[in-house]
Amino acid sequence: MKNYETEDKILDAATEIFQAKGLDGARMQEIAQKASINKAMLHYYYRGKEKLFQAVFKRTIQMIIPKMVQIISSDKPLFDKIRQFTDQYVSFILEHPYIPLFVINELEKHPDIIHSIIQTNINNGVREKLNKQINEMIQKGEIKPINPEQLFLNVLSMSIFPIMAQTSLRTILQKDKNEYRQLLEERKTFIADFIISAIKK
Amino acid sequence: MKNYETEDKILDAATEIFQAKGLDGARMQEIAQKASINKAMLHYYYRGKEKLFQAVFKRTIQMIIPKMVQIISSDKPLFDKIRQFTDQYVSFILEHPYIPLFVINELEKHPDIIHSIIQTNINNGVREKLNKQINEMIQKGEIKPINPEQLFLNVLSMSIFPIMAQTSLRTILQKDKNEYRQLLEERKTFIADFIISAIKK
DNA sequence: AAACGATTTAACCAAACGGTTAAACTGTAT
DNA sequence: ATACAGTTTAACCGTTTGGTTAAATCGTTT
Repeated sequence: MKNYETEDKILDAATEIFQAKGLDGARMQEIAQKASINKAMLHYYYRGKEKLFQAVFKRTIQMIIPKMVQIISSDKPLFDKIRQFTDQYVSFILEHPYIPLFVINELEKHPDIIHSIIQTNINNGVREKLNKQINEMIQKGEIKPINPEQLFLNVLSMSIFPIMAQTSLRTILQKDKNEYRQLLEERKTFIADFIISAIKK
Repeated sequence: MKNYETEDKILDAATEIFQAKGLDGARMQEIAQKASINKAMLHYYYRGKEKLFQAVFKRTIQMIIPKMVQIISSDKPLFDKIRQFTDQYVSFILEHPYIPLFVINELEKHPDIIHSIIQTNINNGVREKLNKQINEMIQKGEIKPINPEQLFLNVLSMSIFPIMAQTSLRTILQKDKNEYRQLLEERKTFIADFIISAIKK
């Protein structure tokens, strides 16, 4: 019988190490230690570093993408969606602050290793539905004309960047952890107000 | 006499490799090959991988921070500054798209190695001057009340994130390189319009 | 309790890594 | 021409790395 406890312990430990140090910086020995098992077990269950990394990356993507899709594809009015996204998504990422930098960086540095995973998790319909909703509001004259994709990039940028670039931005703004955390908490509502103020007629 | 040609060739090659692969992913042998020199020369001129990396990081920071400070600390009106920043800075980063992810990621993963460099390049007066300018406009009633730091985070986020997360965002938006590049070009003016529209009374 | 497959361990391995060394080479001053 | 410091090279070194192996242990079935 497969020992799922061990398999999960490994995946949890690998997730921690890979997200903190990246594929190149992570050491199999360190993952084994964190999981309190012998190094050979990593290969027994996951057949090597690359495969283990793929398992971690896949699981990480499945944490972060469905959450995004779920909010975007609800039937709420646009302004509600924006408020919900910038509140819920910022909250979610604040609980997993390593994830965005991990995903973006590894995707940039090892597209070959990751590419098989990524295509599975992209949903076409969601984007089109959102675009339609935005374009209808423009036609009704409820918001200013705007490229829906640019709006999407803005929402995502303002939600994610200040969290993933935390260390750099804290240095630039010369804030300690608590002060900066306070700024980020404020953003949960601030971003939505800012965006709505920008597009409302 | 020191051979500055060799020293520069090494630094250029190291910059390319480190920015593309990070400290952990970079190999001394590969840097030597790219510089067309013997591996021992890297140690002769830069006394090891860590020191070479520090030289690269320092030079990179000095490319990207003064550019930012220069725009922010000019005597132009706020709206001009915003337009200038989102135009010039996005243009600049589009020419060096590796830099933001490199800086943010290495700062996150190796703060110890970098910390000696970073503090030298931070300027206090600039931020205070910008805050003052924004607060004065609020008091005159020319823009809506806003936390200057949040505004700064928004400008930075919208300018940098879509470029540094290019690979991820292209996957989500399902755009090829040219289509996405077009989106980014549009942003040079779009971001400023968006921000000004958000804060103007 | 014997037998069997699944799980776990300790010891080991070859390759890759950052780094070192000693000798060779280069240009310049005397 | 010689001496000399600065530069460059090829060969080498010890360690760390991801990965393997064979034997030991565990748990279940009979």
